[in-house]
Formats: sequence, structure tokens, C-alpha cells
Amino acid sequence: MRKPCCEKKGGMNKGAWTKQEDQKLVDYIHKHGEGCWRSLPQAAGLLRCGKSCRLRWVNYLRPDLKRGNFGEDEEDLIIRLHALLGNRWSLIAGRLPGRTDNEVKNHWNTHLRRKLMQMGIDPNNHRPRPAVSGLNKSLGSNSSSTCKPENSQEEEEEEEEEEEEEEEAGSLLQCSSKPKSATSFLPDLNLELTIGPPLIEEQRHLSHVESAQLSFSNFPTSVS
DNA sequence: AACTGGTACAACCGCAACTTA
DNA sequence: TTAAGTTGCGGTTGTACCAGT
Repeated sequence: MRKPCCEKKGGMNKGAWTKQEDQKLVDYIHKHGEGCWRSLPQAAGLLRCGKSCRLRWVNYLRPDLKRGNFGEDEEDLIIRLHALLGNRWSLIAGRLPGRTDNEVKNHWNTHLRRKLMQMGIDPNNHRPRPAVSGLNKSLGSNSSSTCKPENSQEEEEEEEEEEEEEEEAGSLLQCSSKPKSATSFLPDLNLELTIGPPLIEEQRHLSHVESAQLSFSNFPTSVS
């Protein structure tokens, strides 16, 4: 068995960071740059594990972070990207300059999820939810097949589609044909995407999302 | 003023992916 | 090739803050 990356030895600080700790971390990274998180704490004189240092830097101390409320355009983009990519927060955050995956994830869980639910949309799959209070009707539920109470066939279909969406997230991002899934549940979610040449594996995700954003930026925001 | 419930967000944890020897 | 080590991600938790009673 390998030992944990952050050995839980005593004397390690946990919980909220102090200003002094922040300062030490910032100073160290300014001098030496990011990376080597495992050895950083000792080198910087911090009683934290490397993981904790990385998280603090990435989510809070990085100078290029945009703090404050999410704009409507940002929220809309998150919703669209989530429909496409699912809970891939780092990818989603990558398309939101100055935002971190943690921030996006928190915002999704506290604001956007609820928002979608209030609209009668299942935040997990971005489809109209099975009628609970008649909300779906007003949303013009076009999903004759999506609102089955039991999760038999539909669930399988969903899984299949989710897989497909992942695959298509990039390639489809460009297809002149609309991605069948997300748009069909969210009529106002325009995912018209274009396709480029086949991508090498390591570029797939990024490229997909990049093209997604390019396309998104042309559309009016719709969820608010 | 004290209590309570809800919300927002920072931070932790476990695991998977990636890298290195 | 593979085992060990490191990094990054996503889910979850803890807690400070705020509004309502």
C-alpha cells in the first residue's frame, strides 16, 4: 500500500487559513512559482499539507481571480456548459475567466440548481422534470418520452445519451446539426455548434469546450 | 436579545488520473 | 510493464453569516 499523499501527522493545521499563512504561501509562490505542492509547505514554513496549500492558492489567493457575484451571462454559460459536460467543474470553470471550479460548483449547488428546479427543469439532466405541480405543462413539455415515472428504459436511454453527449461534447460542438440531447429538453438552449478536424485525445476536452463557448457567445441569454 | 433555520462559501476527503523511476 | 508517488477533480462537510420569529 502506498502512503497517503498528505500524511496525517500531528501538528498540521486544518480549517480556515490565517492571514499569516496566506502571506507565507503567496510570498513563496511569488518567489518560486506554483508546483511541487508536496514539498511546498515545508519550504514555505507552513503547517499545512500540500493539497491544502494548492487549494488555497487556486481557489482564493491567485491574483487573477475574479471575486464577487456571477453575472447573468456567466450563469447562463455555466448552465449551458453543464448541460453539455455535466459536473466537470474544472472544464466549465476553464471557460469562465477568473472563476475556479470550486466557485462554479458552489454557485451551481446553491443558486443554479435551485433556479432550474424552480423552472421545472431537472438540473441533473436538464430535462423537464416529471410533473410535480404542473410546471411541466407550462414549459411545453416536448418530452413525450422523458417523463416516465419509472426509471426503466428512460434511465438507460439517459445514460446512453449522457455518454453520447460526452463524446459529442466536442465533436458535436461543431456539427452543423444540433446536438440532439440538450437542446431538445431545453428549447431555449441553443447549442448550435460547429465541428472542426478530428482532435488528438489530449486536446479533446479543451477544444470541445472552447468551441462551445465560441458558439454560446453568439446566443442571447435565456435563463434568468 | 436569543434562538432557529436557511444560505453561501471555504476547506477537507477520497479517489482517479497522471507521472516517474 | 508496473508500482510508487504526485496532482487534480468532484463530492461533501463545516461554519460563518443573515433573516425571520
